[in-house]
Amino acid sequence: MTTLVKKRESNETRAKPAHECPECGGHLATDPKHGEVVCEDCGLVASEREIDFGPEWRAFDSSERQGRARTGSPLTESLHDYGLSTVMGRETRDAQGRHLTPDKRLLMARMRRLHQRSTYRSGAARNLAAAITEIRRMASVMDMGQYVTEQAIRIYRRAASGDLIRGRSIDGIAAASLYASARINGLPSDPDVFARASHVDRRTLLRLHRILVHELDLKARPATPYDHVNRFASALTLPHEVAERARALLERADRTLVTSGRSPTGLAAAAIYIVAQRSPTPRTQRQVSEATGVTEVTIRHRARDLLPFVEGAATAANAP
DNA sequence: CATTCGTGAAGACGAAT
DNA sequence: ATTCGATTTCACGAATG
Repeated sequence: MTTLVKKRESNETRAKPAHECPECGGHLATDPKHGEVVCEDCGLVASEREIDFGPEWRAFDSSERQGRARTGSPLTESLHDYGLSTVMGRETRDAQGRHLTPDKRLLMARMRRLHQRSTYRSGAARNLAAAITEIRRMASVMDMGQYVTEQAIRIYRRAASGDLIRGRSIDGIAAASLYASARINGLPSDPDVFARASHVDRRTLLRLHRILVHELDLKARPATPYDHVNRFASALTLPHEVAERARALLERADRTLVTSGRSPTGLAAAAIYIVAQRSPTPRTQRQVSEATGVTEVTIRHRARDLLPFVEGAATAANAP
């Protein structure tokens, strides 16, 4: 064990990947925890196969350490073979550090090519690899967490084994999987944002998502207004108290039927608007509309529905 | 003057046929 | 594939302060 650690420490001069982002020329930073090299400026993931030498588990004595020590990347959903495949390097020296003769180098190149092909054994695996790449790309663009990404990949795997891909685009199902994962995990997910980050339009994205939900029995929790309140409140630079009161208002209204069938964003925006009006930090409908993407008209409609549930409002004040 | 409120036409969506 | 019902959005003008 110690030899490995020592080796790594003494390897300060090991060939680091280029320090400039191929996309924007920005600075590349390594994230050893996730085994990625990302550009600090544009977020491009330059390399995903850095090896994390850290132990998989905590070890309390040397025998445990021995039992659990390993090399290679951690197991992950994010690679089509769970990260278990091997890759042949392109070094031009042999294990003893001697230069290879030209014909040996040609031989190695041939072997490497065959080896690579063998890793993508079947067409299905190749497709899966492509889908995972696409999912990771979108997740990276949209700044989504690793957990959500991996669940998206699990969903994609299920879709693939359920034969739901045939005749549909891989990118489309990939986008729908990520969207589904975001929805399941209660992340505010605007279909338009996903459509922009993917290669499919909003319409197909939603259609494919419906198929996934239906066929895979995903517990597709519809986004609740609560999911948006915090986001909206901070977009409008309102204090926490406003968000809390807005949530309380929604909760009171939710016991009745006025919230059913209405768009969650509309309800959240209206609740924020109402509470803000009655707070020291009011916001106009226009401001709320711009910050939330909900139309003023809709804010008005929902606000009218929610009004009876405002704290200290006469319950039956509806007599024109 | 800015903000809020109301309305009718039009589009999008889901469900059902 | 089409139709239907409910909802949201757009564009406008009126009312309100």
